[in-house]
Amino acid sequence: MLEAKFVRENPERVDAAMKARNSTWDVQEFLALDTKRRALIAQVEELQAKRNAASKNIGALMQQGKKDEAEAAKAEVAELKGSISSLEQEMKEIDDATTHLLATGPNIPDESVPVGREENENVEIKKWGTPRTFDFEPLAHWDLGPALNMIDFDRGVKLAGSSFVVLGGRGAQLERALINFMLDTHADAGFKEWWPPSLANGDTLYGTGQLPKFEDDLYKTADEGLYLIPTAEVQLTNLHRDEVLEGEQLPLRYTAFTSCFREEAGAAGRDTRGLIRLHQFDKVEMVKFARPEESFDELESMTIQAEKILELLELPYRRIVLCTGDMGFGAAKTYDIEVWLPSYNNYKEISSCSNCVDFQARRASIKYREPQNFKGSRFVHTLNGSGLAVGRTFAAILENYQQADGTVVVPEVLRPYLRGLEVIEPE
RNA sequence: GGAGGGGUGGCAGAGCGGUUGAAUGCAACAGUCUUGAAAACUGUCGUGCGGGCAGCCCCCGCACCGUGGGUUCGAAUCCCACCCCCUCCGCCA
Repeated sequence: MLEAKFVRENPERVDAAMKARNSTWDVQEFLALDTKRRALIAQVEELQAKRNAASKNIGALMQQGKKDEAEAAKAEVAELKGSISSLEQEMKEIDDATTHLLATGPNIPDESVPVGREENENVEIKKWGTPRTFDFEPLAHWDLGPALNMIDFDRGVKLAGSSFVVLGGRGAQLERALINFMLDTHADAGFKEWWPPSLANGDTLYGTGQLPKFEDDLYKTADEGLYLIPTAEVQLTNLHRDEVLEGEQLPLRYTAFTSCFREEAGAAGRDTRGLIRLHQFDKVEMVKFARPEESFDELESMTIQAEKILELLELPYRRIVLCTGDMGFGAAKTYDIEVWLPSYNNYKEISSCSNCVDFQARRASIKYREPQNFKGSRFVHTLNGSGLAVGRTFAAILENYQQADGTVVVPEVLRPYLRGLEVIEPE
């Protein structure tokens, strides 16, 4: 979230940023609350100071044995109590409202982000590879998968419901191969691998910004009120919640494979076919903690790291930078990587790499110290990126590597992970 | 799930109703000493918010001793609930 002081001192800039993001977040509402809040704080604290002084005095009188004077002073302080507690209550309400307002405000876009209202104003940065031309009618993965007995949509529905799938045989193996290939590749690049819980508590979801605003997108357990994680970013970032890191450790580079769970409220009707949008999907995630001066360089290298997976798999992709109106809640800058998907006859998002600057660090209180450079501690910058969405990679491989006879060639780099398998045939 | 013990500053660990934001030790930082280092000595050494201020490494105030409530003129200290950790028992992949 944004710092109250920053909003107070830069209202025009914040207002412009909110408009560029299509956010209805109201700077004026904040300023009004903030003014009221600070006035109340001043009042309450003045009374508290009085009370504290009087109480100390009572203590002194008691020790001197002046009981009568002490009793008189007690009566005086008792009067203060009433006005303090009613003011305190009012202050708490205003304070909660202010905090909630701040917590529901999105991040401010970095200056390098193109201004735009929607998706089609995102800007293509680079393109890699050439989409294949087929000399036969290529199938979509939602037809290929079942034909090869790799994906079972019907049984996914039976076991859990719509937008759940079951992978079987080569399908299950390919999924596992992709996960291991991605993790190994990131580990080789210096990312530390983690294995986090699939459930997380409210503080954790708050830390990365899913709460309080996006609770509807999350699955929640009825008894404990725990949430199924929508991405490993949540866990990897919160590993260091309420911690102060040592500057020399930075940047920290983490990776993890997890299943991700999204209720996707409001997403019904989009990408309904195949593996593209599911309630549960696998993803290998990258998260970094960086010094502010280095974070945008780290965003570049993280994006390249994600692209490396596609290059090794020889899947054509392009990179776009999201415009202000299309960015996620916590991001200051986001690159999307889109893979070529023949069934869409277009590029489709397969990774999203963001620099959240200090937006999450402030919520989650993740700081670092570096005595040789500054006194005290500062918020780190947090970054996250998919490396990659496994299901969409799965789909891209089936579609891009299919052959006229309905079989699928296994990309070279995956063969060791599939015990040498070169071609996937119907089982 | 049951019984018992415990949660205090970066770490360890006192305090158990009053002037304690908190003893002491370690670590860290600055300085003295030293050719340099170590040792020794001296000093500094929590966070957040509000106010003063053009601004601050400055000053004042408020809050914070797991979390939330309560008792009291006054709570780290007493009471209640919850969370977490440890030990033992039970259960279990």
